[in-house]
Amino acid sequence: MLRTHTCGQLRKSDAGTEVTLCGWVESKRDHGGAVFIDLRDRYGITQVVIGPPEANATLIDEAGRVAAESVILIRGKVSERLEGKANEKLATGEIEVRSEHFEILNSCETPPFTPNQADLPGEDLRLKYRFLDLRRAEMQRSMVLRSTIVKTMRDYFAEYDFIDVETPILGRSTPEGARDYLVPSRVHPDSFYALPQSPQLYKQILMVAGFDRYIQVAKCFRDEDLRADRQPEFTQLDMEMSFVDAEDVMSLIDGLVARTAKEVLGKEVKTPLPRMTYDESVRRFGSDAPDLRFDMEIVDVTSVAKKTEFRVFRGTADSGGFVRGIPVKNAATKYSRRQIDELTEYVKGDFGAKGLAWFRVEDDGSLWSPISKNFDEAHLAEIKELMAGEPGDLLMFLADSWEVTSKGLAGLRKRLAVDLGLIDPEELNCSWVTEFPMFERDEETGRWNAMHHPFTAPLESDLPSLKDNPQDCRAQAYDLVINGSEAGGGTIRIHNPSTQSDVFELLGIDAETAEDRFGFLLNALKYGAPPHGGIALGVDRWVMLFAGLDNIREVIAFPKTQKAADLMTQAPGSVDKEQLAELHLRAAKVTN
RNA sequence: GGCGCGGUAGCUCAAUUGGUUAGAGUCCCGGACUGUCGAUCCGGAGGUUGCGGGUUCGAGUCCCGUCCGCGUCGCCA
Repeated sequence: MLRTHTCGQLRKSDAGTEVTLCGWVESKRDHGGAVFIDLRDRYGITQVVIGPPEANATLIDEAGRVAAESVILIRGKVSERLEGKANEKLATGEIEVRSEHFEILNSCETPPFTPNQADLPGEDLRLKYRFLDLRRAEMQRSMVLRSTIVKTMRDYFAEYDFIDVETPILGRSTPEGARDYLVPSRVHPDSFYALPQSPQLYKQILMVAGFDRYIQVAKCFRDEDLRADRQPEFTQLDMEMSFVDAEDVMSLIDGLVARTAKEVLGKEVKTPLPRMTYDESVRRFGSDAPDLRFDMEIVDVTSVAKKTEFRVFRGTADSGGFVRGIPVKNAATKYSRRQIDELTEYVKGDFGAKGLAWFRVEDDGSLWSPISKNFDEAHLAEIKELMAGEPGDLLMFLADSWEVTSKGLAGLRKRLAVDLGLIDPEELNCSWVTEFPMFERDEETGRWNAMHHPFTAPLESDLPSLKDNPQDCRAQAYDLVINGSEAGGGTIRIHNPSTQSDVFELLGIDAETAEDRFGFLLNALKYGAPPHGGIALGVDRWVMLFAGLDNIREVIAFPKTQKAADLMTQAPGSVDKEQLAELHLRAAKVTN
């Protein structure tokens, strides 16, 4: 070992000890006759003094010329700082190392930015020089937190006899669901592997194989557009168990959530976590991942809208649509007409709403709005009653389909909560959304799609509706929601081949296609498949949420940009013609 | 694919309605300095305003196209 201690380790009690430290030059204060260097490693910062009597003039001169972010080694004696010179900002601030030996292990070119600079550089620069960016204290914290969370997960599942099994990265493409990343095969012309979107099918087969408790920290890949909380490759804590029902899986994860909150945040999370059905969630919050850190619940006023003379409301209600709204407490004076116009543009642009209706609850309790002349007093009173409106409130409404009102109000609700500061950044709100629909209809083709995946088991009680009323058929599915973000999702799987066939049939996957794509799973189900189910937890999301961050790239060492590029390695990149030829490929477009 | 925001010195930003030589802080380079911890002081260097085209007497500023980054909707079984 080149060093005897780390830069975060030394305290007053170490005074007098001879030490050797290694690290990066965080900053340097050159006084000519003496030089102060803040030496940094991932454990902390220690002040090094290069000055007389320990150091001679040559050494002081050399230290004065060392470039920022150079890697150096120093040897010297730990000494208590002079009276009144302690630095309270540093854990090591009561001591310094008076260096008698100073050595540059590797000098650093002038970096485009330094890890500790006051203004954070643009993200593209941070990504290009990720090795510098990762030196920043925030990034180091994120990475350590990530490691701690993964360790907590592994330890937790190990306690419950789960075993870790690795499943292939090179698998089969399944055209359902997200787009696959494909890998061409050299030895099989015109054939492709696909990178896994999840280890779903493998883990089910592991259940058939008798490994009744499986986990894996699994890299997954989806070739879809990115978001602040979505990367094309991401990590899941994938888990599967045999002989369980949905409640068993949820309560096991309840324990993990509580354990993790306790371990990494020192917070108590009460279990069992609250459960809410999908229907209830969409009705009250417009979303299947409701943010329960604040109220502003959606209220359905369609019944009143039907009676009014206001054409937009009445017309929508009469034609099977919905008029739903959210009460925004004490916001009447906080939003100008212009700001409301902006919100209107938001719901129109992002959710396809036709407009945004709003009322102000006046001091006398009456409702006022540019459209209020279209309403009878009695109807206004009814609306206010339903919305529990009080003076100073702003009531906002969308009149549209169930989907548009849900998504629009959910978006509005979240945006307003952020605007109005209704969210406590310290809160960690965890809950379950259950009983998702089995199927949703594809707007374009009119066909049924699996909402989760086609191996999801229906609720026993809904089995009769599977064939004739698929829209009413609910799944044994559960999503873990943390602070309004989907942090995991799982289901109980179908373990009997005939139910599986029924589901495929409904999805328009004929027996031949099913055999071609999933034959191996269907085959396995015939050979003694136990009842089983599991969940996949989004590790990146967990770290992001536990760290209180709102961007997933901040918890991934080497993330990709919105166009799925790696600015550091320049991936994806072009390849030689020869490489393509070996893979039996030809580029469709020649790049200039 | 749609909508929106952004790109000016190595970095973070500024530049009035289109108007003189595009500024500041920081970093960097040179010098001074033994108690700093955002060290201080003196001096200096540093620019094809992302790229291409257009309008104009004149473009960082206006228009068109394009590239890159970010947010969001679609998409993400």
